[in-house]
Amino acid sequence: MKNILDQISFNYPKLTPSQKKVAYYLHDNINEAFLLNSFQIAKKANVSEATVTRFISNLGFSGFSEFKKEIAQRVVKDFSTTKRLADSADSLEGPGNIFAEILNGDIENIRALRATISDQSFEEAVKKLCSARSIYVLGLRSSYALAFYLAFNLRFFLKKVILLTPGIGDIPEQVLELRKDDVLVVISFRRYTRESFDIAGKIKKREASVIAITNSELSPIAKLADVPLIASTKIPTYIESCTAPMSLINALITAIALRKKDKALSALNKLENTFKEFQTYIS
Amino acid sequence: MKNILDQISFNYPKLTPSQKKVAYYLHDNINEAFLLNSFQIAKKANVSEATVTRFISNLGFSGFSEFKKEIAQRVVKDFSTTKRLADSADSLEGPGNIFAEILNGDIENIRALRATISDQSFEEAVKKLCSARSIYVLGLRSSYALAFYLAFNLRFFLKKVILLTPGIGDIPEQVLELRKDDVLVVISFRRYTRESFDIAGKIKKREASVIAITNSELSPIAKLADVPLIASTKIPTYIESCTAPMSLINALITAIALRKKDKALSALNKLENTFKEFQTYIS
DNA sequence: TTTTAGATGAAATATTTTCATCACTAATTA
DNA sequence: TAATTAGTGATGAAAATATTTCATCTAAAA
Repeated sequence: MKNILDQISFNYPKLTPSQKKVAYYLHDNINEAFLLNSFQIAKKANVSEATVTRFISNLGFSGFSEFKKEIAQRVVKDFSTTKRLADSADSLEGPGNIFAEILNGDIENIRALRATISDQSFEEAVKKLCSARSIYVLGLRSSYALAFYLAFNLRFFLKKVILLTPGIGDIPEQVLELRKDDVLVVISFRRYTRESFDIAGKIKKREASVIAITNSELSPIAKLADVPLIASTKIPTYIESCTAPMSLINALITAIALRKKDKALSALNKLENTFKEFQTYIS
Repeated sequence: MKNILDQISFNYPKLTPSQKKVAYYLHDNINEAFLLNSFQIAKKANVSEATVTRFISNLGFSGFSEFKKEIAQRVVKDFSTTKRLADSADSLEGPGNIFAEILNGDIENIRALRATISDQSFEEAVKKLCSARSIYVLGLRSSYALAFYLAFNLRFFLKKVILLTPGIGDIPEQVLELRKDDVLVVISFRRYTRESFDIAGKIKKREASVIAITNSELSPIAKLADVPLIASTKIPTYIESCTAPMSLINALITAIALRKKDKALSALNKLENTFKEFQTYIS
């Protein structure tokens, strides 16, 4: 029996009168009850504490704590998964299906972006990037993938985009010419790499703007940035996922592309010819 | 100060190192934490119980119970509003808000993965990767970001993962040793690069398996692959987005990580020590 | 009417959780 | 280098909470 409410309904006939009161209260008020202790539930149901405990063991739980954990889980799950997901997916995609779980986690994280990033800070980041003299993009280890993606795509629309590449000369060497008017985009997630932080700190001193894409307001990088953009990378019980930051980066690229449409178009045409010449793509 | 998260952020600089750990954990995991007691939170944040309670009184609460009541309230309130919003959100955020539109587009694309990729083919891809002698990962241009991400993360769990890198010697040179028992993961999206296709084709002839991550069953790469994994990159009216493939790749990595848990763990521990030695991360 | 089985709540007991204290360690200052 | 201070975890007392016991009550059966 996976659903507590069903479990309560199912056992209802077998219960004693007082326990029925408890069942009744819990069934109708589970969203309130999951925060209460046995005494408080007893009061609400107008019975003694003992009755509540007995009711719970009658239901087959080992104790109140186990029961509480169960209903808390249920309530939280019900709250946090949106109706649509719950209705369509829940029954089909039970836990254990990693594929589905990761996808759902990623979706939740992307959805959460709307809450953690205000339209203002998004707009500010776009503005800063569009008006920068040069743009430096920094991401190390796992984040290098995102940094590459951002730099690669921005290059079509903005003049000077420099991807800082670990291993190809010292990074300090690569930022030699960076100064005011320039923007550094630094991408760094939990287990913040020291190097990213150090570099960003040094660049900050040159009065360049720093846009940080990171996973928490509390991350050292966020504190240091002019425009911190927070994107969660957490998927319950599993490893971290860069999907939400990827979505954010896509939004940035798109916004910039639209703003620079005219300039971009001619550049793209030129590019297109080059592609043809070199047969880069399959027609 | 009415919002607990703000309250935590606000006090953050004044906190001691261990208390920062607690602040950090709570800030990012508040809707997991509101069900835990001080001991459990301590464990999650890797500090002692005492530190947790001290943190809470530093925040101005009279005690843990008061704090817990407060966050429970906050979380419940938050949950019930997001639940309500979630149902209407999609329609509310009309056109014109690029940020919202891209996010919604990405969400739709991820959701669509469930339809375009069957559990069977996902499973097959995981199996092939787990049992491969060596794994070669190929992605050019924009897709290089995804290829890098996949290779970087797989390296923790699988023996021989080789990221084919354009520019560092000819790619044909890099695949010199590739033969049967090996797997090539090729990532390529619309405007399929000729080079990816050519390389995949040649490798196919050596009887190695080819797993393709691409955006259409009709793409030349998909036709050629043993296991085609289709992830849409299309967002209406805008440019392409690699978010859905990213989510797919995450799911692959997670599934493999879980399967290789034991082997991975010892490798990760070794890695951890190296990180400490080189102070790769900020503690 | 008496007997008896089962249900109940008050109180006793057991368990869990919080919180204050102490002793140790690391950092800071003299 | 020694002395002082701040931060930390371990410990156990205190408080909160859950569970059991037991005397009482109720209602159905003898």
